[in-house]
Amino acid sequence: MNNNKKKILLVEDDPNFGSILKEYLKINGYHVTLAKNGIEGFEKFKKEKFSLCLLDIMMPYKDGFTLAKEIREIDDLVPLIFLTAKTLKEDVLKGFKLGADDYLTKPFDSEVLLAKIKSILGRRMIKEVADTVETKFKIGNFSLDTKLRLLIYLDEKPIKLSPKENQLLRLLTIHINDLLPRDQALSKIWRDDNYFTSRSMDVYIAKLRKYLKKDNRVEIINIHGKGFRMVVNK
Amino acid sequence: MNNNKKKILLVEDDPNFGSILKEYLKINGYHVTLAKNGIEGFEKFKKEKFSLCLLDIMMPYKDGFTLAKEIREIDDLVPLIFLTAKTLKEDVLKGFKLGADDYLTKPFDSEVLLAKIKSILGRRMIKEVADTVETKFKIGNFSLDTKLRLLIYLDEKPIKLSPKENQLLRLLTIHINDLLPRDQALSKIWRDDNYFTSRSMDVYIAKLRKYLKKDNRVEIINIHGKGFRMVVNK
DNA sequence: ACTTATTATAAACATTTCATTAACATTGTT
DNA sequence: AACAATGTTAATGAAATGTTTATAATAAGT
Repeated sequence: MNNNKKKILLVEDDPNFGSILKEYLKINGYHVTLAKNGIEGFEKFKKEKFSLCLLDIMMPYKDGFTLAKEIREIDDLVPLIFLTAKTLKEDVLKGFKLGADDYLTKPFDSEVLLAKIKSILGRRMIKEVADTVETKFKIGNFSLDTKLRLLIYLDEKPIKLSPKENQLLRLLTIHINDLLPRDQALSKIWRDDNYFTSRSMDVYIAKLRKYLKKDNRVEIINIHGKGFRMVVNK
Repeated sequence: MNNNKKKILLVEDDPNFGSILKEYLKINGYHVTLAKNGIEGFEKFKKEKFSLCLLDIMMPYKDGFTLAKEIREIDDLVPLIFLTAKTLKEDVLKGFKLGADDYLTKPFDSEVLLAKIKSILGRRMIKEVADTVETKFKIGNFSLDTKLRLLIYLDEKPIKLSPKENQLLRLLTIHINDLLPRDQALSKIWRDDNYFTSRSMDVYIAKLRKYLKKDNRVEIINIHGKGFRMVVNK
């Protein structure tokens, strides 16, 4: 319980604006880590667990969108807020597709930002506690490490999972023996829900089934029209 | 728990506005189906159960009012919110007459819309929860899991039920030892009531009887001209 | 910046599931 | 008996899913 304080990752390339925003958030009770570009931001994200990320979009080396995508590959829940000078509609939509929780155009009212942060963190609280801490799972004789994206059968050579394989298997695992609704997986992993993404998901189910064949107690069962269910038989 | 994500039907002919609103609602935790006119909207409404409908008023082929009237003919409870550029008092009144829960003029603040949706759905929540929460039933030596669509006899291999089998068996179970009127089942499951759907229901009764043979205490009895009654003897 | 490796999507075709309809048999009602 | 309602099985077509392969997009290495 040492870290009751919410940790925020702030990625902002303008040092003046960055440090002033950091101070402001600190005064308001948050612990803030400041990164000055996308690369540094991603390094820090991998090392530490954050409750929320504030991402500037236009940055050198790695922009906010790219960073957001990388973050989403290993964490599909952490709230993201984009900070930007642009207000182009396509950018807003792009942000939403990457799972943005909000979108603020600079200059913005600091109190508005604070209110949004509060509401987002409040909303996510319960889920977060139950959902995110774990990165290692058991599935029959397999063990899954979602942080390293490795699926290991007993002491064999680990199977490297692609980001999407990793996320889908993680969701199936969280819902073990229970239904994982198709639309829920699509909106969490693909952030979209159409014919093609749906077929894409089927392709990934096929891939996972191939990996999981090694333990014949483990199967992924389809519930026609609803979704999938991973079971571990006795 | 995971399947009670609220489903919203959004009927809006402007593709730009439609998709941006859809994305916005999606990131706020709703499942959104977008229809681009009244005709398509009604088709989708008939196929799926929605928690709320957002209807644009001015649309080609079939306007929002007409659509609302058709929706009200088959569902007099689902909340309706009209979206419109017009602010004519007579239109507002017309909307309320059709059972609108709210009325928003474009351009509107998306957060306002969200707040309204939340409050409306919150109001109706109790009913919905009562409707969706129970997924497990006992029928003699069978257990029925309506969420996974499984019918299990003792510890035998579960029988997979089709959606219609599942719904019909669920209704019979709710009315256990009591009459399930034919027309009630037809309107709830088939949303229609003609010669063919009625015969279709008979086909499903036959299928269920075959499954239920395993426990000879359980039978589905026809009450000529009225409906069916599932009984569990002694 | 260029090339290579990895990953995601799309296309294609096979298979399964499902609801409906048809067909014919049986039962109930009058 | 005559008719309507129900019982049952099978055939059909449409939709969803399973699976493999090809292509496009992206990341990683140099």
